[in-house]
Amino acid sequence: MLSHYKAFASRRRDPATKREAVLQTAAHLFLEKSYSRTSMNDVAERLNITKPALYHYFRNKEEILLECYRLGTTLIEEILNDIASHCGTGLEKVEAFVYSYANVMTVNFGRCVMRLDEGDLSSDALADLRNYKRKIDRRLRSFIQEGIEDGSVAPCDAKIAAFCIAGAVNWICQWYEPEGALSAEEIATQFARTLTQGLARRPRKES
Amino acid sequence: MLSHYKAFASRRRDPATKREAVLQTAAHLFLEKSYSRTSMNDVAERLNITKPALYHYFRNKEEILLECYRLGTTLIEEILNDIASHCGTGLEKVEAFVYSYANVMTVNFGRCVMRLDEGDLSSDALADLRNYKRKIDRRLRSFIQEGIEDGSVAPCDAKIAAFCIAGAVNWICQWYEPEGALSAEEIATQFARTLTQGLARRPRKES
Amino acid sequence: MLSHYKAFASRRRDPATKREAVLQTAAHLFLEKSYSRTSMNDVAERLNITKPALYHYFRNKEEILLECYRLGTTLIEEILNDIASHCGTGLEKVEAFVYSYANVMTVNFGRCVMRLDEGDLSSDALADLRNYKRKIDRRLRSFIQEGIEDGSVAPCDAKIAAFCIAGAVNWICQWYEPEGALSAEEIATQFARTLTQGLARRPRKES
Amino acid sequence: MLSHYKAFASRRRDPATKREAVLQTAAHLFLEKSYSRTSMNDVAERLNITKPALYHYFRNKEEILLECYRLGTTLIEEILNDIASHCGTGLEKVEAFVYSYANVMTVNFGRCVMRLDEGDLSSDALADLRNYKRKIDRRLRSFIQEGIEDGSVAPCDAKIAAFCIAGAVNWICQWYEPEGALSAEEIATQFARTLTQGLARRPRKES
DNA sequence: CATGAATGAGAGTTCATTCAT
DNA sequence: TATGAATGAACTCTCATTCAT
Repeated sequence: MLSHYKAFASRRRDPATKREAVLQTAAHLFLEKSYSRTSMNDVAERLNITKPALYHYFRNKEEILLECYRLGTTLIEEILNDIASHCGTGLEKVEAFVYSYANVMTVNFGRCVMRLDEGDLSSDALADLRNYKRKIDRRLRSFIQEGIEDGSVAPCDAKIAAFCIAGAVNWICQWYEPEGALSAEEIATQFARTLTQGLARRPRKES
Repeated sequence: MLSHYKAFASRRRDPATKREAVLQTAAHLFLEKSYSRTSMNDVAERLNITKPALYHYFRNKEEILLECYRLGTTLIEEILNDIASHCGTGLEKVEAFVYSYANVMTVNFGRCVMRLDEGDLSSDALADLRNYKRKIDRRLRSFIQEGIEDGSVAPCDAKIAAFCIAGAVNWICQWYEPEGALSAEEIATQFARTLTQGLARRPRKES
Repeated sequence: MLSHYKAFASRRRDPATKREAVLQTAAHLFLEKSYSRTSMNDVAERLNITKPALYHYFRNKEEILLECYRLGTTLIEEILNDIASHCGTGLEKVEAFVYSYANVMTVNFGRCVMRLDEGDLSSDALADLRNYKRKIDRRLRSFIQEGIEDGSVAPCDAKIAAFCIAGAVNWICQWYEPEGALSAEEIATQFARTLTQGLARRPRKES
Repeated sequence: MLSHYKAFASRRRDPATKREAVLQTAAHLFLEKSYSRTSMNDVAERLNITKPALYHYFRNKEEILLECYRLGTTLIEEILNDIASHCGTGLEKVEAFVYSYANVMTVNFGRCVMRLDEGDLSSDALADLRNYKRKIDRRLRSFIQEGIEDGSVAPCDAKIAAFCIAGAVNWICQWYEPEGALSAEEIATQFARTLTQGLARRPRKES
């Protein structure tokens, strides 16, 4: 990761940029060492600022965490909206979903959503997040259902299929490494193909 | 969860039982609130004993964590050995693997292995765990490869396929709830079928 | 040091012997690691008994410490009484004192008196010990004074001389090692000679 | 002792002054109650600050201890270097050494070096300290040897003589009290004279 | 605005001591 | 009698947060 401390190099820099720099750094550290093992000091040190300076941009540590979640869920939201407005078969929507969602799982804010410990959230925030995750699941399930109905997807239990697909993609955030053997693009492409194949209606013999 | 505090009802109870009660309780709390947010006091309180009493059974907090991991990995180890000695096609091995492994992912100690934060481990223990996870992946990949060779599995990239399947199953430990709508048995059965179907060689109709 | 755990080998052993074994072991550990860093567990472990067993022989940890001091001071007391009943010049008494006292400083209980931290004592015990040390000093000073009066010791400030001699001998307990290059006997002999020489009236050549 | 808490009267006082105040207070308490019985709280209380504030100036308790040792050994080092560059007979060097060294033994940091429990040091620091003490001993011994060779010191076993002298002076740190009957200056002067006299070559009769 | 200094609360751990058997 | 188990109090150290400048 490139350090974001340059955002603090000058006093005249845009505060929004600084806020963003804090978030980028925090997200990186949260993923590296977990939220609770990341101290405000760790964040400040990486940015070459002092600890209390962080409190100019965020009320407290949890607000930073919540903001990371918010940025991540926004990314996902965009995907879902994009795909919903797609034309195409259910199977095509599933493929588009897997492709985009896998990509999000390789971006820090996206990874935060699925990787950080829910236990560190307040009960309100936790409820929101749970709703969010349910929403994603329902959407994926509806794509599959659509596919079954339009014949692009082989008949199956949509709920279980959605769990399988979502799990496979979510898990990416646990093993993906920016410098690893597989690039984000490759992962997304391959996962989209592989998971879609498993779902697709089997070719019937043409007479 | 059933409380395990009864193990400590009498001073003369079997120490092994008490040790196990500590582990069960700890695993439960670690999954509920994460390792670092679980204090020794939390564990002790659930068991209706005092904090220092825990130190009769474990040298320190990390030893409890390591033991949870050990019990979990032992469960997985058994599966892998069982299946390796199986006869059957590669596809059948994959199915057996998914079935058993999914079951483990619904047991607290098994969930710990894939759900707890690696960052809380000492570097030695971390290296061990990483090796362990790699081993599981290699094994699954070899089953798939076997299947491709014996014709039970449709040709594909075994590495990506293994990532998909392992991810889908690992993710179970993130959403499974003992009191939830799906029982462990159902999950295991359905996942085994669904994930295997996606892999299976498609029956071509020969005219 | 030979372990004293054999005193506990049989249940039928003399309780007084066991008590003594505890004291020997404790004194050894107190000198090795200091009183506060020696836990009751450490003592018990060396003796191959359990911690609470110690409480059959001593009310608490401090009682063990006090007993070590008591045994040590008794050793010194005997010396002082022996020498007081000596005949001989003051210088001879000083020599005898240094010789015997140096020997005591190589015995564990004796070392305890001068080496262990007074700060670990209750104020009562501390007062006693301080009195004791003053008594030793007064006695040595009186030997020197006697020597000055009977002409065996060169005129000097008896108080300062006593501080020098006592300091030199007391310090032995800080560096003496049973397995070291100098034996207790050698140390005692050499210190007695050296310190006495420094004190002795210089032979004037009478014309 | 004068309290050093005034150094913490204002937040903006010189940090170096505060650090020094901590050390002075700590050294005082270590000598009074021993290192292990002195809690960080004790130190903080004397300075009218809270426990965690200490961690602004020192990484941990041991660092405070090590710094006390370092300041003490620095004092001694200076003496040794001064004397080495002296001219004069061996006996004069011994006298200068005793005088200066006795003075150091009445200063808190100097007392720490010879009075605090070595067992509280890490093995590295312990090795350093042991080397240090050996160095002092060797130096004193070489002064005596020099004296024997230049005729200012009566022939004797330099090793034993050094043990006697060093012991006498080291022991000062055990009984010296700032408010006591003997001032540091007096002690140093008298010890220097007394210990030197005992060593000096005896005056031969002048014809 | 920004920051060094300070704090209160709480973590893990140890230990002398006592209870219950 | 003797012991494994348990405890309460203390310790070092950490950290999110807030003053005071």
